Amino acid sequence: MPQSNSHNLQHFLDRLTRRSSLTSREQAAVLGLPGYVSQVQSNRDFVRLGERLDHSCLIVAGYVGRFDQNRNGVRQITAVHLPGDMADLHSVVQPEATSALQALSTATILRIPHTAVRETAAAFPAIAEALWRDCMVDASVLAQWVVNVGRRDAKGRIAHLLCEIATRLGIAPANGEIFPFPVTQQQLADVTGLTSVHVNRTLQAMRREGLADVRHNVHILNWDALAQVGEFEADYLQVNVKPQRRLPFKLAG
Amino acid sequence: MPQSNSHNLQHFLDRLTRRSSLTSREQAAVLGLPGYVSQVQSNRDFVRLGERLDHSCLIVAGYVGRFDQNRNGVRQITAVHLPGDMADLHSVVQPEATSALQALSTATILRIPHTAVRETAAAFPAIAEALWRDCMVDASVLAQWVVNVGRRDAKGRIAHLLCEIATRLGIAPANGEIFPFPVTQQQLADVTGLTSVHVNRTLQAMRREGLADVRHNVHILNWDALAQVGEFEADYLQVNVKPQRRLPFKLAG
DNA sequence: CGCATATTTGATAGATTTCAATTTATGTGG
DNA sequence: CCACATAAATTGAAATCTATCAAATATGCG
Repeated sequence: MPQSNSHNLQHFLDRLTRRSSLTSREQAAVLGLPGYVSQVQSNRDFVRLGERLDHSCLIVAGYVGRFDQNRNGVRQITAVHLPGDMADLHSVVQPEATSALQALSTATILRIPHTAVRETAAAFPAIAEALWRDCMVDASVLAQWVVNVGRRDAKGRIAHLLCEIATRLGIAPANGEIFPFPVTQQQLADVTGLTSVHVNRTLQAMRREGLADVRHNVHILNWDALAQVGEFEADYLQVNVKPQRRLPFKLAG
Repeated sequence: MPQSNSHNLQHFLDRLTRRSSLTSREQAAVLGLPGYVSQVQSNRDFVRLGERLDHSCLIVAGYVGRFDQNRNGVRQITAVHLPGDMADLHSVVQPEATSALQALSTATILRIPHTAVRETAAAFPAIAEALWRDCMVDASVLAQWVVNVGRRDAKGRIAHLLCEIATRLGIAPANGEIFPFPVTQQQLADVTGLTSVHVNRTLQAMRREGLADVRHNVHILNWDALAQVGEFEADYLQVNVKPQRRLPFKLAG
């Protein structure tokens, strides 16, 4: 029911204002977006390949994967989305789904109609910029995944992924931190371009070596060593990017 | 000299209007963007990592690569840009360069100030959408590269890349087509996440098997077989996506 | 012609996959 | 709370693919 969504949208707004400067009127416009909440079971596609979409999905709770596959049905996950992410914001300008979205764990999503997003973006140029910017952060993550899969060995790939997820969750780069990571080793393999068998062995090695313990939770045993092995540098996530100067004029707002 | 750029911008406008519907006033606004033309030598970075940018680079001629690297300096190319591409349009909303841009061959670029792009986007919501959409096509390509590097073997990776470049160049999917591809085997390795030695051997095999002959030009010997080996399906490039219906209102224009 | 860069080749080491089987969790109904 | 069915994790051995290292041609260019 499209009413008290501002609670769910706040998380998304926080994400936007972390990197974009929005006036209170613009913030209110974001919080005023309509949407329908729904639950998705684990391993269920809630966006199918090739589907024509009329809404975007904000992740309220749970983890979501963006799935691609080659002709043999071998899967490759090209993005992992966390609460607060608009998993397919891009579908606003690209409504034919080129990938599927699947819940990695039971997830709660808020479906926001494209028309509402487009109208809001058209009315507030600063919001249009903020949404565009948000998509580009996801694209930066994607570029790093190419590096990850293309140029790191198994241990490095997994280590980098763990560092990335931790950072995006807002976990401090410290030893002993624990965060939920409800994915199977097969799914982890689909993220890293490896085999589940090899992921299994690599995780055991990482446990033995005191890097991290990955089961249903991730337990960071030694952040520095993990970041070293994964060659992780958080810059690309732009966690500390300050909002740009706003454009000088005010066509709306 | 920022004067007769409309010739250079036409190629970019064509690209935009292929997927977005723009009024003649909006088209004029795009063609009216200012910019400075410059030449870049092969192998020269014209955007350095970490640099703060105040302009985006439209590729007028030549090929350009987006370079990332891991700590050991091993490079991974995360995008190849062709004439008509705005190689770092994303820098408009993300001015800290998270990757370098390097000319793969001698290239001509048109530098377009961010302020001009932002002002135009703010004045014309449909242009803002078109630019956003253009960035998302690049992101789709990036997602496919993750699949390519993560889930295909050497021959498949190269085959897929060749099909992609050909399609983006507008080459018909037919046998006997030839197009320039002035990259070294080392650069090809940096695109595909392989070693130059292995690229060399794989190219020889592809030549022997009658798939494609790659030297300074690519000679497509058997498109169907190549697309088969590379599991290439052009959907993600959205070459045939028709522009969406415009928003009903006209806040500007 | 001669240097610098790019391509090619060979032999070997190493990482990852594949295939199959086994063990360990997890959830469900009785 | 147990028994069962199912999914997930784990293990082993062998086959492949790809990287590594080092050297020998080609090739382009001033």
